[in-house]
Amino acid sequence: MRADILDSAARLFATGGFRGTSLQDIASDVGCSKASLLYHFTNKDAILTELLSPAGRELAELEERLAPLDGEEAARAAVDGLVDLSLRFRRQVRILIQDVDTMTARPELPDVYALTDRLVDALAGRSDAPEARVWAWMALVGIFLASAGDLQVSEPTLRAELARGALRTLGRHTD
Amino acid sequence: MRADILDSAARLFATGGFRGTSLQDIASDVGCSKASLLYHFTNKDAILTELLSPAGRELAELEERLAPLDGEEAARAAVDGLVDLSLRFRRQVRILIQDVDTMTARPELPDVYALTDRLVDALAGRSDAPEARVWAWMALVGIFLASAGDLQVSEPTLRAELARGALRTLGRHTD
DNA sequence: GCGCGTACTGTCCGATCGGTCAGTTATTCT
DNA sequence: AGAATAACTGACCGATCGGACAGTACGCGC
Repeated sequence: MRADILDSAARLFATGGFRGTSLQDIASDVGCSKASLLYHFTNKDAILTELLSPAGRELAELEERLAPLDGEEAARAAVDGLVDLSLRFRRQVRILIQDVDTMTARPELPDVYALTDRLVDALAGRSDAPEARVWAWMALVGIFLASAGDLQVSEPTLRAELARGALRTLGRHTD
Repeated sequence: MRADILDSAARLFATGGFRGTSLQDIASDVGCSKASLLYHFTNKDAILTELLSPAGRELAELEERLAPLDGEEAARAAVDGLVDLSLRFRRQVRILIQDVDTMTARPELPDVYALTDRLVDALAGRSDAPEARVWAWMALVGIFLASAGDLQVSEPTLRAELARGALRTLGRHTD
């Protein structure tokens, strides 16, 4: 049942946004009562948190793997790892992108939306250039868009595009 | 008074999103009652519509100017014109980007959010490649990010970046 | 049969939302 | 001065939200 709830919630959050999806919407999709959701999860935020935790764990692992690296090696590994991670968690990225204002202003859900910040920070690398942050956001949005059903961007194309943008923006390589 | 309302609303919508900003928020910022807002505007949507209408008019003018052009000339003119327009209406772009789910699912506000579609379409040009649409969205997001106070991306840098991305993605020119 | 924990639900709650409306204040015209 | 009009507001409304809670159905060990 928990799995059913998470599945429905993931699909609805990805298409309608977190704030745009009510508990009643999820309950109707699952086919149970709203109260049943709150029996399995302490509140609405907990559903989102659990939905994003696998991506968070993998990101933490990647951060550990990148820690000892430095220079261009670190930049390339970061880009490869994060683009790969983002592509494997397209739906989660899509959810994070949905409520941009919630992410940036973050009056709530600090734990959850810190994930977005960490993604952006990791993508931007250790670069001080604000362009790197801009690129990182744009990369996430690219993935978000590629996960939309009506935009059939091939994964190799998107991956190459993102990697090129990252390396150019980070100033470590140009082609 | 109408001008005060529009000014406050623009600032709040840009930072907190349209759905994330209540009429009470605007009224408090202006220093009047919520009912006073609805005396000057028929409803909340009308405030947003009026806020975005100048950008909509300019976009329509640009579309007319581009209509007779063709080929690479048209692509270059479109990119120049739209990047320029988007940079001059940073706050409006930021408002449009805020509620991504509202824009894409658009269960409401069809007139307003059609503006985003037109921006994207115009930026993507006549290209059939889905990559063009992805780039167009990313360009808008780049502008959105550059309008954030904490990201001081210089306008020439951003403009060059956007133009380069556009021409490359549209497949009409590479550097 | 009985006790008991798990799964689940109908119902209610306070808060907040966009919006309405009767009524008040201020200003302008005659 | 007084009527008319514009500007504005407090109080209220229905809808919807996330969430609380008492109660119910059910299966399993004893």
